[in-house]
Amino acid sequence: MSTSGRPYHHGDLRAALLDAADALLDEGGDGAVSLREVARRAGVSPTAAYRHFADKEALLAALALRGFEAFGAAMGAAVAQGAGAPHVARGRAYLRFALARPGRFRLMFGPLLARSPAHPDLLAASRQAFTALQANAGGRDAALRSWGMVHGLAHLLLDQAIPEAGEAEALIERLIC
Amino acid sequence: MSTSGRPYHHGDLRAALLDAADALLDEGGDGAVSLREVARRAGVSPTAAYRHFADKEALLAALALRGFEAFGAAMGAAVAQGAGAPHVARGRAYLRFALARPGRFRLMFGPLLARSPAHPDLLAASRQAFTALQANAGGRDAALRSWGMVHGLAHLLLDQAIPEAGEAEALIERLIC
DNA sequence: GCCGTATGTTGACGACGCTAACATAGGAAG
DNA sequence: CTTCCTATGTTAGCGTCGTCAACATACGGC
Repeated sequence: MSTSGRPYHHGDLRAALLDAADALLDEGGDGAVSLREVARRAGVSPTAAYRHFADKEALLAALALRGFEAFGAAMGAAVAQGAGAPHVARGRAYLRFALARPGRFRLMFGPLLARSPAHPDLLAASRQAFTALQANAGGRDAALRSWGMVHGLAHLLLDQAIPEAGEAEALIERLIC
Repeated sequence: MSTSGRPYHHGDLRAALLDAADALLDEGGDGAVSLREVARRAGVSPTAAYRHFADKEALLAALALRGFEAFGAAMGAAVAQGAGAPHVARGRAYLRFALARPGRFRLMFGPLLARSPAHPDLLAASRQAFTALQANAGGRDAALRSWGMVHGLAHLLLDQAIPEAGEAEALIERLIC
């Protein structure tokens, strides 16, 4: 670990690239993430990312994977805290997660997922997320219905599609019960 | 209307551009729509579209507007046909619309909508769509809940996020009731 | 029949994703 | 310690994209 100036080798460029991409995702959404800007922020040449990711989609998939980890943790924490019935707590946490990090949410549950044969680990993470969602929900169909509602409300809120939605937090409390 | 070769003036280039963009949307989704390819398909120079749309986003907004018109028609037809309760018929039609034209659906209810201050007509169309959805739904909160569910299921199905979803049509019949 | 203006074209710029060829460094083998 | 293999990073360049400015053409009102 040399300390003189910038070493030729970064040390953990992969993580640094993901951090930079994550920040861009927060700032300007999916479209704001460019490999060149990510590299710029990591202080590295425009094509350095190709030593760690096959292509841009692979970087985004890794980003989504990170998202699913955070998502799982948030869900776990919500039920552990034990405010109300588990599936209600999960619904609230789901919506809060989406509203807090829209870019990350859209990336995780977005067209990338449909292309997940190319990213098996991403597929596995999404499957695991659904399995967790299903617990204590009263059967698969009921679970799908609540998941659908919460997921749909998340998208509609993010896209500001709901007229006179007012404060999102209040709307959530009113609708989730 | 000169008949010798391609006339310098197209006649209705705006509509032709929208048609081409619509086709691209179906073929490869949002990301497949480029102004240059749209122009290519309309048989016109790469920048001709700028005589009809301020920028790419304006073209996409016009495309989404077209989508909302088709959407309104589909909803109207669904309740007019009168199979079951109106809001059930609408839910089915909503999901069928999304599954039939994923690109169009994602464009209509997507990040573009959140930027709709720049596209007032698009905003108006989306508001009107929600108003129609709200009819006979038993209050605004109930309407939001069903809209949320149907919208969420649409996205989850499009993104293939539901494990072992099998035939989408069957799933719809099972969940919507 | 003339001319203003709407419509379409050409050429160019910077940013992007990606590839190939090259440079450097860090660790394993001797 | 030296040598060399390989992982990691850089440079140069290709084709595509969105967009703008300057120019060309033709439609329609006077």
